[in-house]
Amino acid sequence: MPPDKGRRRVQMIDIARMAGVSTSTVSRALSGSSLIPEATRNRITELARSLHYRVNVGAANLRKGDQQTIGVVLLSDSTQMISDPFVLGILGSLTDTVNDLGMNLLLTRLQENREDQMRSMVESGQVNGLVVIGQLSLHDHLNELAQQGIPMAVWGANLEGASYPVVGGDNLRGGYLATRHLIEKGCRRIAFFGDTSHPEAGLRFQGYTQALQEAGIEADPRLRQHYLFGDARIRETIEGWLNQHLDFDAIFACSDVTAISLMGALRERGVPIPGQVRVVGYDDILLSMHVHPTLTTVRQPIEQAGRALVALLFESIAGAPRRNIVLPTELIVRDSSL
Amino acid sequence: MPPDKGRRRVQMIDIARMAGVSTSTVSRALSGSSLIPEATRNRITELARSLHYRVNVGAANLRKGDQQTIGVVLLSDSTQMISDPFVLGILGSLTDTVNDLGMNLLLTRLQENREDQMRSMVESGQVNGLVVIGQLSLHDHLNELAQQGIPMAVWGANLEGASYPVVGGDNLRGGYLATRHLIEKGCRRIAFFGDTSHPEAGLRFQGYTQALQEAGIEADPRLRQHYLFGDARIRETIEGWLNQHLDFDAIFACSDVTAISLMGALRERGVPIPGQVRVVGYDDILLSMHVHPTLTTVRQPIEQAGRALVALLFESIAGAPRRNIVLPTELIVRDSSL
DNA sequence: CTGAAAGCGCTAACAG
DNA sequence: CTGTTAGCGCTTTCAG
Repeated sequence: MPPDKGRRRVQMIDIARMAGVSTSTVSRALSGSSLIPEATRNRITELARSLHYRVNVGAANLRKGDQQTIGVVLLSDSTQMISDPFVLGILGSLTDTVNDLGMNLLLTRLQENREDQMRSMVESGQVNGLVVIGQLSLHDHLNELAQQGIPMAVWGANLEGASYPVVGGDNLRGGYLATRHLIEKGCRRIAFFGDTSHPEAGLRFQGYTQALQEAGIEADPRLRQHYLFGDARIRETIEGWLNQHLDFDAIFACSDVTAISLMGALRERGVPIPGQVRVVGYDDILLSMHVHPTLTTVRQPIEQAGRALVALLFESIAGAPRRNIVLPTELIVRDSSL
Repeated sequence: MPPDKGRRRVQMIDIARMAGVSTSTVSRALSGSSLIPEATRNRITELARSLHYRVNVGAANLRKGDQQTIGVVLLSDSTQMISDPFVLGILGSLTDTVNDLGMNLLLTRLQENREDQMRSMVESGQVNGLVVIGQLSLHDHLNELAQQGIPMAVWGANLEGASYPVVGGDNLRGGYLATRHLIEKGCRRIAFFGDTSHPEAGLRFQGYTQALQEAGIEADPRLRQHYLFGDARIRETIEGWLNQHLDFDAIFACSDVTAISLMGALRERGVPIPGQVRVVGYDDILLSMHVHPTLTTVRQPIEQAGRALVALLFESIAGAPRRNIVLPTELIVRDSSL
């Protein structure tokens, strides 16, 4: 497709000619160089504005040898839509951070079997570095990239032996706080719901285990549901547990969505919450404070995620030693665990 | 910051020298030109791969006079985080579409009072055109941009007199379907909850009104809540209505989040759903099928949004006459309106 | 089939 | 303070 219907876009040389100066002067004037006297500078700026002229960033960047762009890679689960309510929050916070720095943000979703596209974005000079959201099963690949000097920062769990910088919530502590809270409320048989194949949920499970141990409570492996599931599966599980008289007095779920579904299933069975079963979720999605009963949950400060990721990415670009940032985690107590 | 620690990045000339050919040949080989015999082509491709060489896209694009990039502008509500569960879905679908076309996606969030940044992205040659998500109060500004030939496509409501191409769900029909469904269930006093200052919600309200009229039901203006609000406000409103004996037998809410909050408030007051009050939401968020009772709602096919937006943007770039795309809307009947 | 040469639009020494 | 000059890394005529 032809870029335009014939009419050439106005460029620096045009401004230069109209102003009766060289392009160097225009370039300097438009970038606010103090070499150019203010009068000339204003005249040129005004002229450019009146013609809707903007410096061609592509050309400028090529000349400057830096695209001033960071790449954001979304690692969504298979062909599924991204369900994590955080992703959008992080993306927003990233966008703002990057824009505030006067840089650009190139968004990509990692395609199946196209892992080389991450490296490619950097090696083709398209971006200065990568922010990767989610780790999924790519831990090893990310490690490899980092070791080869691809600048990056990853949102996810602090896995042992990672050689890439990670920003994430304190999942271990989150799981611990939630569970300890339930214990303090007198619960002894606390169920766990979460997909522990997901690194972040794995850490939350560790926190759960730790809190139980600390309280001298023996964990009942039958009260664990480690895999992802739909609504039907949740009901089955709950009914199964109730029918087996595997009585439980609390549930810690790794996401608010799961927790809310569970509350629905329990209510359907006539189980009072928090009367008979207390529930704690994770994420603090908007709805948590709106459902009935309002949901106790663990909250992570995503507003800080963008800044933290960009900070680590810059350190990575600068070749500074790798480090992680753990964002503090907070227990929000509401009615479901009163 | 220095781009790299001294070591120059491998570039085309290096490959050329090592292969004993000119850069022209390398360029042609790497782009798969049939001018180069397959043997040479493979040799060069292999060499490039072994050195992790990638064509510098910035340079290539400058030469080709086209950045092959589309800009996506998020119009979030004030400083608030984007709450619309759709935004992420649309973004995902856009990313995939754009990537499939071998193009790039530059993400921006519109900053307050920086409306010129949209025009800027195009005039600076950074992007071929814009996809704008949300209209908010920028209808007039968008009109102006479109009239000045800035190529774009907008996700939002089909407003009268728009001179920019729009993709959106059929909000009028959505509101109509939801309301008619409630009427068919025997409801006569149907309340409406939604922020009608938002163009899309405005159309849903029109659909609501239309369905009522068609059924010969007189709308009670007291059963309308036109503005955004938090949880507290929802309870107050509901309690106010109940206390005033403004009895109502159904609620149509412009979002599932609102609908679910409402169900919580009603349950707290001991109002059985759908026994005494039927509820219909909008959006079909993941949780809708998981809450209790499961929520009847209106669904829009966001998976198609990306393709549609990109299609219209390309037409806009090509200078084709403006047109809109209305994505079909579907009523998902669940327990809350049985 | 291949290379030399000319630039894409801009910036930054360098020399006035 | 300002212009001249030389590229940034690539693609593509054009002439072999």
